[in-house]
Amino acid sequence: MALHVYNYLSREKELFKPLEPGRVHMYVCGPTVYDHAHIGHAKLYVAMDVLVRYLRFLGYKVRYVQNITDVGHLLDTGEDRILKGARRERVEPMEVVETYTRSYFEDMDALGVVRPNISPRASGHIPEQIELVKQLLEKGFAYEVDGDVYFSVEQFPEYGKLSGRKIEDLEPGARVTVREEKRHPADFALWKKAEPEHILRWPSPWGEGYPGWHAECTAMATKYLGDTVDIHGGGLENMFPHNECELAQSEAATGKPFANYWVLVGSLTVNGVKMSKSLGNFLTLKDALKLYSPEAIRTFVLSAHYRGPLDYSREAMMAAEQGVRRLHNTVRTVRARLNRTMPEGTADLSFIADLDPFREAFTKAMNDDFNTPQALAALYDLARQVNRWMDEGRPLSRGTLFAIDGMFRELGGDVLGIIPADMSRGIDSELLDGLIQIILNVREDYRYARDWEHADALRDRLQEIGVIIEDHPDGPVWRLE
RNA sequence: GGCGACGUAGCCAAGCGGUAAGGCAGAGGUCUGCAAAACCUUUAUUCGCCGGUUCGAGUCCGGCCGUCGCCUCCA
Repeated sequence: MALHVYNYLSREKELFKPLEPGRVHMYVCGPTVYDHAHIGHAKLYVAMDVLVRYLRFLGYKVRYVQNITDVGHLLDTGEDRILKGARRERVEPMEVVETYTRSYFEDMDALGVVRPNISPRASGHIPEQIELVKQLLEKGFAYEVDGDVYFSVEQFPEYGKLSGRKIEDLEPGARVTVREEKRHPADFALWKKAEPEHILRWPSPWGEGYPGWHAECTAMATKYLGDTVDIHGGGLENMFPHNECELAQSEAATGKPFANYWVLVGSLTVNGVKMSKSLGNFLTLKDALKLYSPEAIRTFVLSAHYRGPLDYSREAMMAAEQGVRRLHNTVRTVRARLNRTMPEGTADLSFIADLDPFREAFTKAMNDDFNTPQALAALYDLARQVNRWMDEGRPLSRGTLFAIDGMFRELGGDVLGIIPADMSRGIDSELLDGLIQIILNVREDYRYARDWEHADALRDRLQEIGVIIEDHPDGPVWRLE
């Protein structure tokens, strides 16, 4: 089965077909950089990361654009998030932005999230946003009122097609403070006039102001990816109003579909409630990374389907931690055997044939709308099979071990990002391995002489400094705690 | 009030018409000088509740209950 993707626009799984064969243009709504990222962000960006990785695994050339929102959005108090952050920390607004942009990339790097090809900043694309507003005014989709420019939802009959809302429904129940100057309560701002105290401001044909909440995504997506992007990703909770408005203003401006596939990710919850900055129930990624390994956080995120919700708990995280550890142990043992197996022997065809079903199960799961929980299950099944082979003492040729390691590297490493290419955690692995091998050789001599006292003393002392020794039938394997 | 999502073992979570994946935790066992790791066995007659369709339903339809999200900045 070829890749199928659930498209929120049609509410169906559709066969994935990019506009241009072999190439995928993808846009994902990025973070507003006014505070540190938390593990809720990890769910979205790890999910998107795996999506991109898998598309590349399939051979697509992907251009992945993810914006950095550094033009403040208004809080319900009328305050600008970034300005508020600046006041709180007594620094320049752009200093706030710079600090948290760096923090964001630092966290994503730590999580093994592959960086987008382009990370455009909203503040660096003001002319493009002004151009968008001008176009919408010219085409009659927008109107200006005293320095503010609004998008007129009534001029765009398809407004609501993504979120399933109807303009009529928005009227009566709307608790939005109805601004007098709006022609329709659901009209949204494309450009806002800057009040005197507003620091972030730019000149425009409508006076000094700043862009509306959704303009940046349209401006930057179309600039770098064209009028129609293949995949537009983001958080499910932003479907309305953000994605809906983005879609409306984009299609009104270009007259073309804005995105062919809308891929939206479910929220991370804590005790069933969404993790968010405004609720204060969040765990920053920096703190999370002190508690859990990056691979465990990724495994935790990937253990649930990306569209559904996922509930965070210490217990669930530990389950993920223990789970990947098992995977790592298997891979580590395979690699250790590979290192001491003589460079002879091609892959045993019977083993290779036994390997195929796992690869098929994995790709089948991923092709079905990126079903990572099932893909993960295929990896666990593979690990069990490999462990069984090693336990049975069947002679595994170098070629076979190489094929097994290769499959883990490709599926678990390249695609899911939960199996490091190098398990030594950045320590000079050659030197460390050499040193430990010397100690292990000494210990093996003691063991051969049945001098358990000395052999165990070496093992205990290594364990004290965090080096765990496992004795396997064909030799010892070491790992860092 | 409107729109939407979800409710599967102690916990996390797949499955969406054919007789309950996977991970963690628990229990028993095997291997081992011991340990670690691993492996084997075991843990839901049942998928929020009540009806209906069907030879057959977590899986489709209707109703009810519960939890959550969005409708205002949030990924």
